[in-house]
Amino acid sequence: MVIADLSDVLDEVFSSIVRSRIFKNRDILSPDYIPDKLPHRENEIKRVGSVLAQALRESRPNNLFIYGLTGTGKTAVTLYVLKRLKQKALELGVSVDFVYVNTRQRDTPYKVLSDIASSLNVRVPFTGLSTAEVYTRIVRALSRRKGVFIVVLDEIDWLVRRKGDDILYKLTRIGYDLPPGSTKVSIVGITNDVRFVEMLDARVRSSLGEEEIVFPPYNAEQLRDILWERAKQAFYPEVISDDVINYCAALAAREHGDARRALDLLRVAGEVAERENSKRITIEHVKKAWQQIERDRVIEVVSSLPLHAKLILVSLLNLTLLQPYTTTGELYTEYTHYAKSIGVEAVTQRRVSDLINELDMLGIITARVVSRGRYGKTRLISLAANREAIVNALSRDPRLSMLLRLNR
DNA sequence: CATCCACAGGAAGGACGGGGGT
DNA sequence: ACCCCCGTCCTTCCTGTGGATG
Repeated sequence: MVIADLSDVLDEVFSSIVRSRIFKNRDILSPDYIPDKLPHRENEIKRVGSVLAQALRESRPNNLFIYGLTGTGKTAVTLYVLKRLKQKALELGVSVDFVYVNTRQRDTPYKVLSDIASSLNVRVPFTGLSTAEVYTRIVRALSRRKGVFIVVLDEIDWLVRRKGDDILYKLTRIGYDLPPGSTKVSIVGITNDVRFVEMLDARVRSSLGEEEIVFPPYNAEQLRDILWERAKQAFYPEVISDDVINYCAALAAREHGDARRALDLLRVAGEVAERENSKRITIEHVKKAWQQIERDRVIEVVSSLPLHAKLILVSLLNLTLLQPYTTTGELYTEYTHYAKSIGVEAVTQRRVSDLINELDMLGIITARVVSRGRYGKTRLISLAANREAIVNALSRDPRLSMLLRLNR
């Protein structure tokens, strides 16, 4: 009886996916899909291409530095050019290879180096070695090769902010450690922080910035083209409309022309429509998608926070019931309270200060430094994300469920 | 106009657990 | 078996600071 019911339910789910009236090919909208066409990035493709094309003559392309806000196609253009470059090199019988490392996910020198190593088929353990050892292994592998090796470091500002520019210095000078005639190494650095260069040592700055390309953000009209381009391939013809595309484009344009966000939005809207058994995507679906994306993001981020950051959130949740924002000192007192109440030692205010900054960068809270004159300098802290989503994520932590229940 | 509050945030380093090479 | 390295989370000590107040 029960079993029969369940299989009926599943059958329904399966068949509704199989005969999806929405998606022709969902992968087209996935975040790591590299399209064949990149509308409104022709200039950038040309410029990146002309820098890297040197590789085809077996000479070292200049190091390249790419700026542009998130979702302006920096990564897509770079990977697109490199893919084509590798193909062309193959035709010409030239050895050109590249690694792509996103230093936001791989955010330590060791991880970056180990990614580079494994792309050269050098096996390294995920911990245990010194970075110097991994580096020499990379050098050894490169000196056995020929041709050009291009290292792409995406969101490089993250790495530098957290760990400094030492590895960049090493990597930009790797040529000196290689015997003449072996592989030539170029670095492509990608960042969305315009002030990033200021963080760099002068030597690194000049060597990394041999070439610089700035990617301007897309405007709503360009976003519309991009969305249409992909939507045509991803959805069945009747599913989408101008209205929906325009709405997605407008929402994303509001977020400084972030094409990735726009495409995500469209994909999730499609999923929402599918789940609702709708024949077409409506603006309502897009609105729901927008909320869902934000909600999922918050839950994911908050769930993986360390205990003390979660305690800070619990404290903030409580304090902002009565007032829109609080201050560092107030929050710290409240936090100490909660920590004690679940029997853990409170961390220092200095540490809490860092945790507040981290939460701010994650977009969960807003912390703005203000001076209140005689009453000192502090940060005004308020919630930046959806309250329920935060509570939901926090309540998954068994250590905190007590506190949350008491609160509400 | 100097003062002084309530912190911000840099620098250095340490404990600890995960994992090496030899 | 021994000593090494790394990343994470945290502490201690510190210098710096915008602007209301006296």
